[in-house]
Amino acid sequence: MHFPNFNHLRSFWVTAKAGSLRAASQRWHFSQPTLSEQIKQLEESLDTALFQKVGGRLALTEAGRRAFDYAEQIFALGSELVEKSQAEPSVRGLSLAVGVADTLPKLLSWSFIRPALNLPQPVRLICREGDVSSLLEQLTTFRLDVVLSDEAAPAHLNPPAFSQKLATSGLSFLANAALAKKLRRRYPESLDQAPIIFPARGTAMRVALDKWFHDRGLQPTAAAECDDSAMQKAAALDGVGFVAVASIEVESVRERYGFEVVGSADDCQLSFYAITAMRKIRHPAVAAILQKPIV
Amino acid sequence: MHFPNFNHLRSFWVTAKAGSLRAASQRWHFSQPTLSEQIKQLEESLDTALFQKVGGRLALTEAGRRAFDYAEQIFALGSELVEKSQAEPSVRGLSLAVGVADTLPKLLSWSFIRPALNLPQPVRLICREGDVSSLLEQLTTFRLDVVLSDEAAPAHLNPPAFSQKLATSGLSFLANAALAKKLRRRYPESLDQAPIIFPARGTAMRVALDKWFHDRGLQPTAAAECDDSAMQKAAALDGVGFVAVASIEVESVRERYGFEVVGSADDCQLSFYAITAMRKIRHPAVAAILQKPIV
DNA sequence: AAAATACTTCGGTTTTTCCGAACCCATATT
DNA sequence: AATATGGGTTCGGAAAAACCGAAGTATTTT
Repeated sequence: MHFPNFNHLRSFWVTAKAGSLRAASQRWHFSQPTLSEQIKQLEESLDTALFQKVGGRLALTEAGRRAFDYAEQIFALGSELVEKSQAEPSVRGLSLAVGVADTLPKLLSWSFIRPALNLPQPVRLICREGDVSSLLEQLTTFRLDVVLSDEAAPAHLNPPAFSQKLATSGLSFLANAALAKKLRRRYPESLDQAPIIFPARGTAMRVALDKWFHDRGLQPTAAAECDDSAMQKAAALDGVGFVAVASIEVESVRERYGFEVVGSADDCQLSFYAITAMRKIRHPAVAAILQKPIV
Repeated sequence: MHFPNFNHLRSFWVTAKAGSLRAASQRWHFSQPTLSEQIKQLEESLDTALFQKVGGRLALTEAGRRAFDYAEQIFALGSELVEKSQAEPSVRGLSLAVGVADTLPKLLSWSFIRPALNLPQPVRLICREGDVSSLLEQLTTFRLDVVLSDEAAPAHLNPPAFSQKLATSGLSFLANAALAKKLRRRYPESLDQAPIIFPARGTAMRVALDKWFHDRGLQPTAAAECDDSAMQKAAALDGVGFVAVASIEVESVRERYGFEVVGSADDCQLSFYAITAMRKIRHPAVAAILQKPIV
C-alpha cells in the first residue's frame, strides 16, 4: 500500500482552492516557497504534473483536477474526524460489537446475544456479519468484542483467540409442507437425490453434513448453496429444497417459517462457540454471553 | 478549518489494523516508540483516548472505533489517488469543463456549447451546474474552463474574470395551451394577477422581469419560484403558471414542451455571457464557444 | 514464580518542514 | 518601449518533526 504525503497534498489542495500560491499562502499562513516546493514534491511522487503555467499563473491540469477531487474528500473527512472527536457522545452506555459468522442461524445467534442486553447498564449493540476468518481478524484487533461462530478458533492463532462452547446440538432436516410430506415417507433414504439447500462449502456445518451423507451412502442433489442461513430459509420456503438446521432451533424456525420436520440426525453434532480475544473476560456484556451456555 | 496530523493518524490506523504496536511495527517498518508516541500525540490533539489498555494490550475505545472508520476511508482514498495518478494516459482527448448557471435555459446553453464539440480533436465535456458565484470561484481557480451565465462577471474581481457577450435577446412569455389562450386575450394587461413561475430571486432574469412588470404597473402572482429553468418548465407544463423565456429559445422550447406564446417583451433585454479566467483564450474549445456569438 | 508478551520512556540522530531573501517571468500600464 | 505589478521559483539555513535503539515497566500465560 502506498500513500501520498498528506502535507504535500494539503499544500496542493489549498493552492488549488485559492487559485494561486500567493492567495493560498496568505489565507493559510504558509510561505510561497513552502507551498511551491511541496507541490513540486507531490508532483514528483505522483509522477504527474498537477499544475501547468498558463500566463504567469497556475492552472490545474487534467490530473490535477482529479487529484483535487480526491483531496477535497480526504480533507473533508479529516476535518469531520476532528469535529466528531471533540464532541464526545453523551451516550455513556456500554457498547458491544459482536461478529456473527454469516453461516450461523440468526435466530440462534440472537438467543446467544440476548443475555448481554439484560445488564444493569444499557448496552449499545453493534452486529457485524462476515466470514469467520475476517471476523477473527477484527476480533484480535479489538474492533470486535466477541465473535459467534460454528467452529472454534484455530489453536495457535497469533494474537491468540479463545473459544468457548455455547451449545451443542444435533441436526434436523426441514422443508416446506409439500416437500416435507414427500421426503418424510422413507427417511432417510428419501434424501438420496432429493434437492438440498447447502450451506457454503468449507463451513463447519457443511463438513458435518457431507460426512453424514457420505457415511450413509446418500447423495442429495444440491439445489442451491447459500452463505447466509436466512437466504437458505428463504429458498426453502419456496420449495427449492430442504435445509439442515441445528435441532435446538427447530422450534423457532418452524414457528417462523412454517416448515415441517423431515427427519433428524442427532448423531451429526454441531457446536457453537463464542470467541474472544483474551481468556480473561472484562467486558460485562461478553461475560453475560459466556455465562449462559445453553446446552 | 482544522485537520488531524495525518502522520499520526497513519500510526493510529496501522496499529488499530494490526492489533498491537508490535505487529504494526513489524508489518509497516516503524519502531514501537514511534507509533506509541505519535498515537499519543494524536490523542492529545483530538482530546480523546483512542486506545485503552486492557490487559497488557491496546484495545480501541469507542472514540477509537469511530476514528478508525474515518481513517479507513481517508487512507483508502489516499491510496486510490496514488494509483489513479500513475495510470494517467488512455484518454488523450482535450477536456473542457463548463460551468452552467443553473438559471440558464438548458437548451440555449447547449447551443452555446455545441461549437466546442466540432473541433478536429475529440473533446471530453464536463458540465457542472451551480449558482453563479460558486461557479466563478471554480473558474478563477481553474477548476472550470468557462462559465455560462446570464450576467457578466463583477468588474474588479480578484483574480479577474472576463465576460464576453454571446447573445442578446428579448423576452417572451409562454404557457400551456389552456392558460396561453386565456392570457393572450388582453396581453399584456392580462398578466396582472396571473400566475407566474418566477426564476430565483437575485438572478439577472428575475431582476429584468421585476423591472418590466413594475414599469407597466403589472403584478403577476408568484405561483412558484424555481432555481432551475427545467423545473420552471415542468411546472408550466402542468398549468401552474406562465414562464418567461428568452425569445431566441422560444422555438425550441415550444417544440419540446408544446407551449404557446402569450406575448413578447422585446424591450426587456437579456444577455448571455461566457466568462473566462483570462482574456487571452488558450483553450481551443473555449475559443470555439467565444467565436460564435449567436446574436 | 518464571517466562513471555507488549507498551513507554529516554536521549539522540536523521529528515522534513518551513521561512526570508533574492531572482525570474508574464501581463498590464504609462 | 519602459516600468510597475502580480505571481512563481531557487537557495541556504534554522526549527521542528519523525524516527530509532536501548532500557524500563506492566500484565498475562504457563
